[in-house]
Amino acid sequence: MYSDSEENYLKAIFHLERFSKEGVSTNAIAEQMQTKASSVTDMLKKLADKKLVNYVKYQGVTLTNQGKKTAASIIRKHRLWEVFLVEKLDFSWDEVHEIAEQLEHIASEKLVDRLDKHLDFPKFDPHGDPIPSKEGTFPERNKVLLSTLKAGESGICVGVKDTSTSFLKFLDKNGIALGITISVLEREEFDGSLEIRVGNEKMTISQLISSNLYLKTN
Amino acid sequence: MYSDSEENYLKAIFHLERFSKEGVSTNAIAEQMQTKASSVTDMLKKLADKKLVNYVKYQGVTLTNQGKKTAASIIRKHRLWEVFLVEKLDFSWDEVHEIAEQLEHIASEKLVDRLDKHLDFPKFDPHGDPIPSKEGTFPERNKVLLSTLKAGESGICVGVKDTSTSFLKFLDKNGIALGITISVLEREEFDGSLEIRVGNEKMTISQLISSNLYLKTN
DNA sequence: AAATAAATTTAGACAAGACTAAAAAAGTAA
DNA sequence: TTACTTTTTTAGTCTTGTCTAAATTTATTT
Repeated sequence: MYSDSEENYLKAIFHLERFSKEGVSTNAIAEQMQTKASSVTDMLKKLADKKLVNYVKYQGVTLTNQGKKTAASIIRKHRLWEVFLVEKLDFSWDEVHEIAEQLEHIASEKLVDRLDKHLDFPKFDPHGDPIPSKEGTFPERNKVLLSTLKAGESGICVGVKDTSTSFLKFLDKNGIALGITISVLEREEFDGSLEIRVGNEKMTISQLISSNLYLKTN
Repeated sequence: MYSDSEENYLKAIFHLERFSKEGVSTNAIAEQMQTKASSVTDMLKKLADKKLVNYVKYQGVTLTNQGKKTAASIIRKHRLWEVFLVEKLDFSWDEVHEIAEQLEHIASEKLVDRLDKHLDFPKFDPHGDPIPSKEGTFPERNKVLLSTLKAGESGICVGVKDTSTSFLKFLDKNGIALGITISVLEREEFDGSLEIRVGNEKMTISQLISSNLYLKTN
């Protein structure tokens, strides 16, 4: 249907749209895709011809409904494959992204449906990110950043905001994973650092860490 | 490492090599790949530059050791994914080829290893074809002499016991080659001769013939 | 508002992989 | 051996997606 490259652009634009109220800029896409602005311009024209984006020269782009639907289906595939890799093949959550980047482009609706069923229709991926439905709607979850908790409160880790390898490796090294309970023991107001308990271990983390970890508080 | 297209050519050459004693012809590859001979020539030059094939103008090609190894690894991936699709996702054996054609190009050694383990190290794919090991060796097929088949049974020709020129010439003259399906229609117990069907042709062969032809049954 | 800076687009080039049409080599027949 | 046919290769073109360098538009300063 669409080329891998086109799909990657749609995905990038989809993610960037959530953080900018107006159209997504050429440079922002170029940075996200690790490519040059001129390449982005070329592709935007092609995507516009295919009615996947609304593109006005020098004004940035937005996805059309068709573009949104297509992007959601790619994200759906990506996240379902991530669940598969972690749940069935015992990968750790920091290893799966690169492989899922490839698997997300496999074209077969039936395959995705069967995979979904095989995984028992998961609603969230191993990073806690929502898996869109076939129709493109994203499930909601009341999650909260660890940095917003007060001393004495606790919650269960359900996701990360920063998905960089270095951050995920840090979490791994410190025993923080999906489903782990984290309690805030003390809060240092000066720099926003927190003393927390993860399982039986106590540790101190910076605000940068705590503001990138999502918890479900209940 | 190698492009999807390069991998597909290697795979095609690998399969064709098993049916032709000498180098594989440009036209044969073109037909197998559903492309034009001129495109094949272009690619053969590239593969030769990369030391994946031995290519001499107008003489056809053979795979180098590196080429064979690479082809085997692609076939390994293809067949492991076919097992996965049938065993885990409940696809039927005739639906899996097209999807496996895509999945075979996913690049991650770790993924293949984990998949292999997840499937409990299968040795044959859903079509009965052998799955090469990581090192590129193919498991032995349970082949059987044509002379041992009963009336009504059939199989695919996979080899010969007698390799004399006169025998091979006889087979050639009668349309019997590797990959050809042979069905036993009737068996004459008196002298062990068989009435068989080869393609659309019926013929009768002596026991000397049938006891020198290997078939893959299942 | 003019000048400068930043963002974006255009123009032209390149690599991969495919194609058509024409030339060259190999194979076959007379 | 010569003529004819088939196979293979070459030459030149096309598409997709990328790039650099230059031009243009928008944004920011003074």
